[in-house]
Amino acid sequence: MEERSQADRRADLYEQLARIGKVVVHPKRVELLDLLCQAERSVEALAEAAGLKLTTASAHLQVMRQARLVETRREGTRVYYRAAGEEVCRFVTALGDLGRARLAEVDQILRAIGAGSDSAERVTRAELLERARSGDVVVLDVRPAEEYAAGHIPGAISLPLEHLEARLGELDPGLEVVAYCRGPLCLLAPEAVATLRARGLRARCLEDGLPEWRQAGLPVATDPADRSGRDIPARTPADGHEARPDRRR
Amino acid sequence: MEERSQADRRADLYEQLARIGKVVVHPKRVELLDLLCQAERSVEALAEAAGLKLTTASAHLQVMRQARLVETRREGTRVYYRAAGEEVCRFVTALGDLGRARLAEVDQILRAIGAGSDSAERVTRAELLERARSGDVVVLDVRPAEEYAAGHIPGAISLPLEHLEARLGELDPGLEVVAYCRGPLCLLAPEAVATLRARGLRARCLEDGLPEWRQAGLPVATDPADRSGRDIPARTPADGHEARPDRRR
DNA sequence: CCTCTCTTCCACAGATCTATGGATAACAGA
DNA sequence: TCTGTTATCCATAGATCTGTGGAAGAGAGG
Repeated sequence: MEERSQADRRADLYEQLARIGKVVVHPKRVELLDLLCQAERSVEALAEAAGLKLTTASAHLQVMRQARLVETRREGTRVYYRAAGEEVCRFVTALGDLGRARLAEVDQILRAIGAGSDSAERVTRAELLERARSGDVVVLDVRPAEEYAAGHIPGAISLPLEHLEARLGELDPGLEVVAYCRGPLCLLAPEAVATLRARGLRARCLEDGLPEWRQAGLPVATDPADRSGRDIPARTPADGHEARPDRRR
Repeated sequence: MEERSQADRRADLYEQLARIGKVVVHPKRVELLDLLCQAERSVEALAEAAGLKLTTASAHLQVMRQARLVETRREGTRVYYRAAGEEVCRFVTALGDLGRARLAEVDQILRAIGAGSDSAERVTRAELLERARSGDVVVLDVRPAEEYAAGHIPGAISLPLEHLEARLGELDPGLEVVAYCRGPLCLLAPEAVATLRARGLRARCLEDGLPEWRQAGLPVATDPADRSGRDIPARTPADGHEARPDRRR
């Protein structure tokens, strides 16, 4: 009995973990989760963004909710979903990292669009902090405006990729541009950089995206009014990766 | 065409990540992966450890291999499986962390067996390093011997839980015991500590287990002969969590 | 109370996954 | 070559998951 009950509990544990696995077994759910790590969204917006019918998206979201990976907030007739905590984003990040590390296919896809592991081209977080402080760089957030509003690098300018061409004139051609987006699997920043370079501007991508920036313990601004300032704090809590807070609790 | 191909690639990306998700959607596969993060094993051993029939275990392992999360090595008529790289263990760790953080059920199960989040009881890695260096503590690896052989904390003594009672006499009653096992979801160390305390010994669990120790960038010994030494290096590469090497590459 | 919008629930058909026993393949040793 | 061991492959039946359209909730605003 003792022994058996022990084995049962162990089985239960893995059963619970598989509840989480169930969420990421479907590509669209991974996509939804990735989106929710950027900003909360209504069901309709999520369905639209992931290319799903409303009822299908809702069903997927229910699965994610049962696994407690997302939470909801009601506003009038609309329901907003959000990632249920930092651990969720961390998990999604780990999944993406694992994919890039182990699945050659992932790297191929990324390479095919110029976002490949030519990471020599990428700016590190530490370097960005350094240069942003001295003011000789423009930090560009090329994600959709809602995501910028939900959290962005302090001092970054919001310029969604879709408006980039139209608003090129707003950029100081004398400064190098550092663009960032959702993360290493996101295509927005690489594409923006390609566009900028084609126009003769100096531009590079930031390594990773906002979630990793946040997970590194670096400051994140949420004031949607702040769109042009240069307010990276004079001294940051720490200097880059090492700043990551203790993983547990 | 441009636009469409872009969306296709994005879908492909998530499709690839879902390949990984497919592995952790089945409780037994999570269990197998967890085991493989401790040490390589033959199919037979894995089936035995997870309580599966051979053919079923083999089928699960094929799924894991297709997702590139495990690799094999042949030795005569036997095939040994192992986790395909550190990122895999990191992912499993992230999954476990997420489970503990978001699923109340996980914490309940852990609490029911005394392994709950009474982490006040646990010894941190930094503290262990400190005290091991000054020699006033016995580090006990209570996992099966194969796992100890595949990698353990330098200076730790291998004393699998199943032999604990029989070999209690080998422990110096004057020193406090710090026991560790596979990780925060593993029951071995908490049980060992309970047993030791029942015998009047001072004993505590290490926070987390060997995978986390390794992921923190701390030294891991693999020499199976080293079973009683006290050879934690005088100075470690760094001091605990911060030592974690850069997450990517 | 009625209507409109956004979301969830429900039922069902098609697809996918899982466990299992039996057959097959790879290898070691006589 | 023959035998025994270990692992993989295969076919199948039962279970689970997905996408879908239609119906039902839940608020907001007349």
